[in-house]
Amino acid sequence: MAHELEHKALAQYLDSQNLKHTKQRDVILAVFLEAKGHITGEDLYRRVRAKHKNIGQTTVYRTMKLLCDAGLATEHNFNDGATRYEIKHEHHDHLVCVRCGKIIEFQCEKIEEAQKIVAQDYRFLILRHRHELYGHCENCRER
Amino acid sequence: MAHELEHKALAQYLDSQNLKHTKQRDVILAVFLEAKGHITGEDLYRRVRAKHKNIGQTTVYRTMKLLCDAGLATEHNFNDGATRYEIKHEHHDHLVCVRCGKIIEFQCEKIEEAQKIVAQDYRFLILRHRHELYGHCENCRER
DNA sequence: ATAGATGCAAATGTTTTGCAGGAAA
DNA sequence: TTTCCTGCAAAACATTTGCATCTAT
Repeated sequence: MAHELEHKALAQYLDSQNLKHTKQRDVILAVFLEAKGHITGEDLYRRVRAKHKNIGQTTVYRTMKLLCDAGLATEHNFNDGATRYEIKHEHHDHLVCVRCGKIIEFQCEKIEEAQKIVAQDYRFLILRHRHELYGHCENCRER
Repeated sequence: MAHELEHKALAQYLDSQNLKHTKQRDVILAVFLEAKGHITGEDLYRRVRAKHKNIGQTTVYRTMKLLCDAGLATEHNFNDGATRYEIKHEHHDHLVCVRCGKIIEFQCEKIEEAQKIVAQDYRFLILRHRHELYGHCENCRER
């Protein structure tokens, strides 16, 4: 099975919370992992549906929430009216192309540092942040 | 009249676009300016309603869109399911307290610089950005 | 006179909830 | 056999749209 590690992680989480191991959860996790990233709830549902006609939208949303809790997924919102899910991995922010929709991840230590200083100045405790740069990607900027 | 400058700016914009000067638009602008900042569409509607029972929600939303186009307001979204409007002024980002809801504005030149460098690295043209730090404000962090 | 604005009600679109039936432990 | 899940339909919710009417120019 592909993505064995992730399926194992899910199983462990389910056990630890006394939740049940169902085939829907497996299927949704598999489809989510195949999609590779930044997929909307709707889109994910469509893909799940394509292979498993009897899985409901509700279950997709509930399962994605579960995967977030389990630390396998994270939620994002890029102002297009849909929640997107990505596979959880090291911290990063996003460049979002408003023409083609491409989403590029970036990391910038200078920004992280500067944020900490800002927070200190305001005696603010940062729990999370959201940082997105919207514009035209390399391919779209010439148009 | 309070906020004469802004009302004049609105009048100019309306003229320039061949749009009409209505009392609803004046009232909504006045209530928006009084509110001072980060007010949701819903809340704004409630406040407008309190004084002018015959102004519809639709008109409030349409007018806020207009004020954004006119450069008097800007839209923001802090992940609480509502669009907020603030009086347009110099560029800044936000600290959002997830306990009390307080919104603090900040400016950080280092972050702005670093963003430009990131964009260069990806040959990306930034049109706008969104940067929010979520956490506990000075008053709420002790709790 | 006429382009544009208004307000109601209904639609929108994504996500969530109630609930009765089903599956896992 | 009990606790948890599922899927459907309906609700939620902020915002937008259709449309007939009204108003500023």
